[in-house]
Amino acid sequence: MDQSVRARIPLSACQVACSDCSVHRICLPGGLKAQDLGDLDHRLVAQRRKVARGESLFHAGDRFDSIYAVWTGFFKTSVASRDGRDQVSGFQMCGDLVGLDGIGTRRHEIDAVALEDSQVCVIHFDELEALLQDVPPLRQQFHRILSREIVRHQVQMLLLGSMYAEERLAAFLIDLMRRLQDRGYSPSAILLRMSREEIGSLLGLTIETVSRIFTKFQSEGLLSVRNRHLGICNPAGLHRIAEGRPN
Amino acid sequence: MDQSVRARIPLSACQVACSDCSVHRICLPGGLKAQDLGDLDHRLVAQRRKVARGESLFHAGDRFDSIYAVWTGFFKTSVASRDGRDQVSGFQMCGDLVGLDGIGTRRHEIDAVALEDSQVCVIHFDELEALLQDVPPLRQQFHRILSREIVRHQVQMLLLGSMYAEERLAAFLIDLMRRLQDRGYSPSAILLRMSREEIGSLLGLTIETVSRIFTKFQSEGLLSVRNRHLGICNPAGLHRIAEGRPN
DNA sequence: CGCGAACTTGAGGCGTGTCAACCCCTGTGG
DNA sequence: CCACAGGGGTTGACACGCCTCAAGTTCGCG
Repeated sequence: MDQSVRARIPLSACQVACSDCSVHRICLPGGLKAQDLGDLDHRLVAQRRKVARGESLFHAGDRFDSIYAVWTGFFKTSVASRDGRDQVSGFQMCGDLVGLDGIGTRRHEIDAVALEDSQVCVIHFDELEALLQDVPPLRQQFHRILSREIVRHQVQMLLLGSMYAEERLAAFLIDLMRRLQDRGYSPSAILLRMSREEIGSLLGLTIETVSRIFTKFQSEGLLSVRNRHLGICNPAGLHRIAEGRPN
Repeated sequence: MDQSVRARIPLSACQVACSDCSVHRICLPGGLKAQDLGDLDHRLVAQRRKVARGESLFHAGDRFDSIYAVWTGFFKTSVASRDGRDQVSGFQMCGDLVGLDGIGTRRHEIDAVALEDSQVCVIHFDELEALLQDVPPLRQQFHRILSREIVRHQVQMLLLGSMYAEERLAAFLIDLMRRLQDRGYSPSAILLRMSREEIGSLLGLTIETVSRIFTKFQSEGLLSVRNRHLGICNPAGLHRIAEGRPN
């Protein structure tokens, strides 16, 4: 079933200007000079699209025609194997790109689901290709993003292949803190958008293990846990754990 | 220490023609029409470089100025964490690109080491950028390759995060068979270029576990193991194991 | 031929998964 | 206002898959 024909709701009557966006520095236009940035307005982003909590932005197997930049909200992406197992491969927040998996085969290879009511900027890939031709700095930034995505995944493989559960969770929290800080949010007062199960899936752990480690970290004074509210009390301690030096 | 200044040995007095290369269909020029392909000759690949078994093509931290296409031989790439752990993130054979990790930061983020005496095509990234501007089909193929690399890593994360040791090894062998077949080699008579330790590192397993599973697979008639020579006797059985249905 | 590295095999321990019970919070409806 | 259901989260007991350690064997390269 091809889901890409579902309704797209233009949020604004007209089109979207990246130069007005508060996260453009982190997003696809990152690193562009003001003039190049202006050239993209009303060209890069065709429209915005709302995705309600729990709904899919796209499914594996859908025809690929756009990539998406998260504008507001929070997403997860997950890979599925033929036999039904699936695993969260990442969480995306504002400024992150989603859908790069579809470029190779012109079909999406993974699922993307909103973890809260969200809005994305729809970037038609054909239009992006034309802009990549016309705006070399945009092309370079696009390549940087693809490359960093590759590196990020390899670091995640290191985590999954050779770290203990406590190290994985500490590394996850550190990554989350850094990304929140990059976007101007507090890195120490965190509201988790995802369930324990989704964290566990990303880290290759069960829900019970994630829960136990949260409790342990709290008892050690590293953080305070109250439902999905986290307070980071000892970032240096988390860094030490993530690097395998718990003392 | 910046290693990128080590000697580069041009194999041919002149430059390299992709259109003469036997793996161009799998490599960066894949999907190009004959005419576009001809345009790349002597432009895409500046020179070839020999890398002896055990030597590095580049190290993490090296300045990035080129990507490499494997022409002959076999490589591994590996990620290292600050505390000394490292993990193999992939094996590359002829037609595969190495070095895409460096685009984002202009420094290589991982290590690449030859597992046998090898030769690579050196593609200066500045020159590639110019060609991507001039040859749209090349740009599209480059994006396809980057995207497929992203998907490949996410599938590997699924493997590391949610599969049993036997399933991982079966999936590894199936992937290897497919890639050998794509290149015109026999998928059933395999000479492993990597050690048990390197296989284990890729799969998040110890050398002992890999060895035990090879023995077990052999006793079950799935394959024959003799040192680094593998004979695949029952590909369908391997597929079943990789999909979690051992019976 | 000989040495060191790579590999195999076995015994035992540990980290994390599995299973089960229970708690808490939220929303729903009488 | 309370009863209830249901999902998400926590905690405990136990099982098991894989790692660790150790010994022995084989292979590959100088």
